[in-house]
Amino acid sequence: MASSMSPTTTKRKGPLENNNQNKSKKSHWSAALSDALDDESVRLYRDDLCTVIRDKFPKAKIHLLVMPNEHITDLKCVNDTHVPLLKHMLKVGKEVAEKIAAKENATGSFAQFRYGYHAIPSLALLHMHVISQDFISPSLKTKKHWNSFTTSYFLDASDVIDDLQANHAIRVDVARMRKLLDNELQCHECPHTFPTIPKLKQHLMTHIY
DNA sequence: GTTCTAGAAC
DNA sequence: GTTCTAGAAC
Repeated sequence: MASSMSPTTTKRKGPLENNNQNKSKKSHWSAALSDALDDESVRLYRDDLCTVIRDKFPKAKIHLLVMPNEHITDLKCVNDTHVPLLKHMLKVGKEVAEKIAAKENATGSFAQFRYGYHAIPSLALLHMHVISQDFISPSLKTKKHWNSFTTSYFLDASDVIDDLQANHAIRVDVARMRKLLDNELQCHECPHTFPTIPKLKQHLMTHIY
C-alpha cells in the first residue's frame, strides 16, 4: 500500500539521544560488587547474612569474595555490632574455600588460603578476600596487586575481628598503607626479591610442588 | 577495580 | 630494539 510508506519514526542521531535517559544505565565501576550481590548467576553461596562469589579478576587459582547482604560500604562503617557478621563471613569463607579446593583436588599452596580485607579497598561494598596462596593467575599484573595481598596492606580477617572487639572500630593508617603498595617485590614464601612482575611470576612457579 | 599506552628502563 | 611500568580515564 502506498499509504503505508515513509514512516515518521526514522531515527536521527543527535545530541539529545546521547543523554542517558534509558533505565539500563551502567553503574560506575566502583559499584560492581553491589551489582554482583543481586546477580544470582554468579553466586557460589548465599545465606541470610552473606553472599560468596568468585573474584572477577582472580589473583590466584582460587580467589573468592565474601560480602554482607546488608550494604556496608567498607571497614570504616564497621563497629562492634558487626562482630557476629564478620565472624560468620570468615566461617563461611573457610567452608566454601575448602569445599572448592577439595572439588578441584587442590594441593600445596593451591589449597592454603588467607582470609582478609584490603586496607584501602576500591570497590564500594565491604568484601572479605579468600585467596589461595599460589598467586598464579594471568590477572595478577601489577606491583599493587602483589603488595595488596602479601604485605600488611592485607588485613587478616581474624585480626580485624580482634581489633573490632578491642577498640570498637577499625583504624587504618592510610599514608602508611599507600606506601606498602610501593614495596619491592618480595616472594611471600622465601626472602627472594625481584625487579619486575614477570620475574616474580616466574619464581612463583618454583614454589609449586 | 581495569584498560590503555607513553615513555622509562633495560 | 623490546620489555615493563605507571598514570589518565571528561
